[in-house]
Amino acid sequence: MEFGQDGLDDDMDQEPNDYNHVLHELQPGDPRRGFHGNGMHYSEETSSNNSGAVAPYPMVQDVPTVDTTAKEDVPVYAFNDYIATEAEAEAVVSPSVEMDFYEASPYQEPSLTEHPDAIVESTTKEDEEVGEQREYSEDEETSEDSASMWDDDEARDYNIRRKIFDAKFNTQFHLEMRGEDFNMAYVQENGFQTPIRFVCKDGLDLKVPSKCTVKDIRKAVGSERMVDVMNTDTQENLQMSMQKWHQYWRNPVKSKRLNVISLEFSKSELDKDVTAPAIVRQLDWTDRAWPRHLKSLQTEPTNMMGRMMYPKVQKYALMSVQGSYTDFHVDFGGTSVWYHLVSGRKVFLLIPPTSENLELYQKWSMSPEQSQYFFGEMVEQCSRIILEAGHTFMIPTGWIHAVYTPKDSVVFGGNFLHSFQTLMQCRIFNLEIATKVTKKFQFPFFVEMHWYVLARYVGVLMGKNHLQDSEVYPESSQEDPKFCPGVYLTSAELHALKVIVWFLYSLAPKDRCVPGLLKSPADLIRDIRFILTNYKVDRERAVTGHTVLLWTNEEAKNGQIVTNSKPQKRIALTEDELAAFKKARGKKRRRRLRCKACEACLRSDCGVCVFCVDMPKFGGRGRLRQACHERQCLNPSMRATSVCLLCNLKESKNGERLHECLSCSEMTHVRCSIELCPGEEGKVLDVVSSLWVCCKCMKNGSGLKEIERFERRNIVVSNEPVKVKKETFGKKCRRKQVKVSNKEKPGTSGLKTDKMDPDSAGLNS
DNA sequence: GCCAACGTTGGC
DNA sequence: GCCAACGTTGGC
Repeated sequence: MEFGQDGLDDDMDQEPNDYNHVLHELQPGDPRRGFHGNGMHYSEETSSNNSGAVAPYPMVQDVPTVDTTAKEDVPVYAFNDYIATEAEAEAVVSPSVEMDFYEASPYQEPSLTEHPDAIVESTTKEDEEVGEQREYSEDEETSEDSASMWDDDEARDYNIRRKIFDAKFNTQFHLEMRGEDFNMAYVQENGFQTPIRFVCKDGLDLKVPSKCTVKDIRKAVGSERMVDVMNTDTQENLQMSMQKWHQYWRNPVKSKRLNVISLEFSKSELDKDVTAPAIVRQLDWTDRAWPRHLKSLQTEPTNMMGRMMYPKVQKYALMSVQGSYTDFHVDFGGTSVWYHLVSGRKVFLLIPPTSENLELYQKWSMSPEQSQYFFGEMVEQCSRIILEAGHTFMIPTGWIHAVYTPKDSVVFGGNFLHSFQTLMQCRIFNLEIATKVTKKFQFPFFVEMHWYVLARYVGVLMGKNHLQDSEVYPESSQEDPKFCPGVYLTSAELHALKVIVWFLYSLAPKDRCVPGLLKSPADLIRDIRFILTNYKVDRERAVTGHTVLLWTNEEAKNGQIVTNSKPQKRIALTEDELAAFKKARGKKRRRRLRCKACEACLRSDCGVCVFCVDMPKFGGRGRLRQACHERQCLNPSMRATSVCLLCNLKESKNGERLHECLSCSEMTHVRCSIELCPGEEGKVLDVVSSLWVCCKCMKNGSGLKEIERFERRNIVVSNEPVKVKKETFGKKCRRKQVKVSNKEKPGTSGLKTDKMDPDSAGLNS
């Protein structure tokens, strides 16, 4: 589904900074002042009527900036102990992010055979035959015109129908499940990365009218309602009124194959008759994170961005005449989709969002020769699934798909973002930027949404409210930043928080779209940092069958949205657990360990370098406690528990070892880092394998400085023994001395001393 | 429990 | 920003 346009003015296509310019000219209190973010969602009413629709609360907030003249950079974000400056964080993600997240996700992708609840059916061959059969017989009988249209495909260099039913697309990627089995507990345990078909809607807690015709839809949304219509042959969009569309639909003679795939009908008469599956309502960020009072301000049913108070993408009606075809695409913003077929038949071709496939897709979608190639044939594997009336289908983030309609169809569905595929969502957003998808076809308020999601997680985890005029979160009275008892995150969600911060800081400040409701973005990021460093994932307890993003305690108690999940398991934190969290806050040290095998490790102490001279065995007092300069390990190993910050794996799929960045100390695979900063190469140090300067740090310039420092510190391998500077050594110690072991050196008293004795440090030798 | 030495701190 | 000092950790 794409996002509809509905009367957007041309301004929508302008660059966001053009709007910033406009915005900054506006005076505070000016009713034209935009709604969220950088103003890129301005629409036509901003300059004319309807000022009442513009929200009466603080609007655009300046993106936090770092005063570069200040002596120290403001720490805005940190992973582990690394405090990134805004400049450093900015260098992280570029629009053409390449990341193999599909393979490298923090949890295992459920496989068809492994999942015990999946109803495994061998439907492929049968479907294919059924599809072919129906296509040629029944459909041909019903409409000669349409049938004759199919035979030629003037806009393409191939015949769509033949391609769609090609026997080679017989792989089966999707799962078959029962509605009650696809619940929150399932997603918490397995994520949602595979398309799922529900032959029966029982257990999904999904509400759709059992019968619904185009006439009914026209009646509900009004004849005047403008709809985006796609011309199947050219894949171009035009607009027509519902009345015209209905006329077209009824007319047995159709000169064009037109398709309505983006009629959003929330707030129309139809709204109350359609409700997304319960699992979607629990996952959907629009329901779980977008400020509810903003959403409730929405009164108009249109798709106009300027009149949207929330991402209005939750309820679509799709009406497709037979022969309609939507070419391969990825749903905007990497949204997941639920899709219920009321009548007719649909054929989906599905391609998983692997790195290779997305890369190919990007190339194909930007190619002027796009229409010459059938994308399904360009990838290694493409699967087909046929949906019949009554089926419900769920497509996860990023799946590339094409849809063919062998029989007039009416479908209800909706798009949603969620916390279990965040990296892929951001990746698709970046792909849209890279392929220059216009704003009107992007997920509305995509960036703003991510701020709200962060705020919500801080709300439920720490009981702090970062939004103005917003609801008070459960247990918000706590002054001390600690975690609300009983809230457990899955590793996927914790990873999501990390990804969101990376994503937001990867955007240019003007594109960060900080919602006006957010009191202090910097404080919010600080709290997220606190969560990232202190929160301990408890796999078992995190599977509660319940979303953690509950709005109120009441909601949790009543289980209002928990209609088909396992009973709630919320256990209060004990004092010990809180203490454990606090302990876990301690710094992470000892990341590298001596290999004991390299040339340096095998050497014996030189006896003359500063460190040797300080060693008790050479007559020193043992204050420096460093390894001999000549024995600095060349191949230090990581701790067994270290994982890549970006893909969460210890070893990458091609067996690559972890590397630690000299500058930011982040532990990543070289490949993962390169994928995040295309065009930038890190620098692996010759001297110490597993040490390098990551792409991010090379990009922001901190890397070269670190390499110089490192080289200065480690003139190790040179033949010159490191000389001790008599004039400085021993004078700089101002730290409180602690007791020195009596047996450290024969002849010394072992008394505490505040000064180094140059003689005893062996400097006379 | 001891030893080696890593990683951080805080004074300059 | 440097670097001596030292708390602390991992291996034995």
